[in-house]
Amino acid sequence: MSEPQEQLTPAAERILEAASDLFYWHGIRAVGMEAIAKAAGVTKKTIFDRFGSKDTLIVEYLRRRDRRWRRRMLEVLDQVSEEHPEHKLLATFDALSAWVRDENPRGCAFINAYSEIGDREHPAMDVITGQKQWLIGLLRELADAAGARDPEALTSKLMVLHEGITVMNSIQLSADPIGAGRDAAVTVIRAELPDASAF
Amino acid sequence: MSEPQEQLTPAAERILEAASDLFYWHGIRAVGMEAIAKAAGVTKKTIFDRFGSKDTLIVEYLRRRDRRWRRRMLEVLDQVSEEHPEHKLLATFDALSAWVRDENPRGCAFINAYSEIGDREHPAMDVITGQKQWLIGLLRELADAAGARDPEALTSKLMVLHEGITVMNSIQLSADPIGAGRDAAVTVIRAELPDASAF
DNA sequence: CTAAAAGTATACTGACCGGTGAGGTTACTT
DNA sequence: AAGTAACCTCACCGGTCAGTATACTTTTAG
Repeated sequence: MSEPQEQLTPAAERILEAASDLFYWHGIRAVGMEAIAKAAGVTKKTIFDRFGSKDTLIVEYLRRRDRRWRRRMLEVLDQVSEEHPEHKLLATFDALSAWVRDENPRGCAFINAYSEIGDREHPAMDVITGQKQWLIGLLRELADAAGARDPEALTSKLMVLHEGITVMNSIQLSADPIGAGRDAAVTVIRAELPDASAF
Repeated sequence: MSEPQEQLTPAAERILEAASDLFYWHGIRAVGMEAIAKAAGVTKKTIFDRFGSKDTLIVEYLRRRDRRWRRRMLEVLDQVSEEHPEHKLLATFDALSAWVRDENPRGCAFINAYSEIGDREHPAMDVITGQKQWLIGLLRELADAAGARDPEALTSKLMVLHEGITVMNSIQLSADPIGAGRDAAVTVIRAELPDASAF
């Protein structure tokens, strides 16, 4: 039913890798196909033979990034005991810290793409909202499991913190947005749990 | 010394107004000069006669928006007594709520521009960082005045919330990011003040 | 009243954009 | 031996972009 792991040809792999790098660092519209071809050591023809259009290449870029982000997040959460969902809730911020530090210094690729793509009918829109919805769903489940007083409100608050951390980290104007955001998350989670003993 | 209120010609006024609208809603790179001319009921020549280049027009767009944002923020803060800096701290979120609701539904214009402009030498960069620095400075002063235990940390936390609210509001995937963010701010501010009686 | 400033209309330049067409080479299957 | 997928070269297309040129008209302020 679903595409399992679309094996890419060597050239296609290089193309997607180069495009991802350029798109993320310079913006989607700022990067031309010629530049991608050059960076990938490939001709423009090959790009269009493999991906068909710039729009599909954009979609693949976001899809792959989303996959990597989810994997990283789940890896971190797996190291936290199932018996402490409130610790998992906080651990999402540890995953975010690592992600933002290593691979996300220029802000959220999905939010950036969202603001760059004017057209709400663009095929990338589903990937973008999908990425956010996934995290919302994840936080919501953990908030429920942790027995939060108002799981939906807690989810919204933590989402605000997640996105705020990503943005503030990217502009590098605040001392330690990652640490500050995580500290705020601790305070917020603790305030939302009836059992004050957490952490 | 400084340009006080650069009186614009009627056409220039319409140009800047039209450009601001288009830039904000469709993105800077997505909007061409021809489209701006059409929307302003003006010829392209007039645009270049008045503004010289697209880059300067972008800078003016951001400058004007920054001015309006600061004015709105200060108006709200002025209605809060000087004797309660912690209430002013919270009031920045009321100002943000109104701003985000009426004039900022597509995310922060400055962050959007930041992600769209690849070139870190672009003249708009100063306006962008200036806008953020201003809010950081404002929050920092209020945090000091409120006697926060760690004013710098509190500033960072509140900045994270400000930016997170703006982003989450723009993607419209979370129930009430404005309310949730404000609630989180209350919790965070209270936790940072030695005097627990606040609010 | 008059001259400068501000505006109109239209046509243009040169660079770049996403995307295509025609054809050739290599390497692995069948 | 034939077929095929995955590349390559390179010239080319229509379209759009920021910005300019020329020439004429309107607004405005001393």
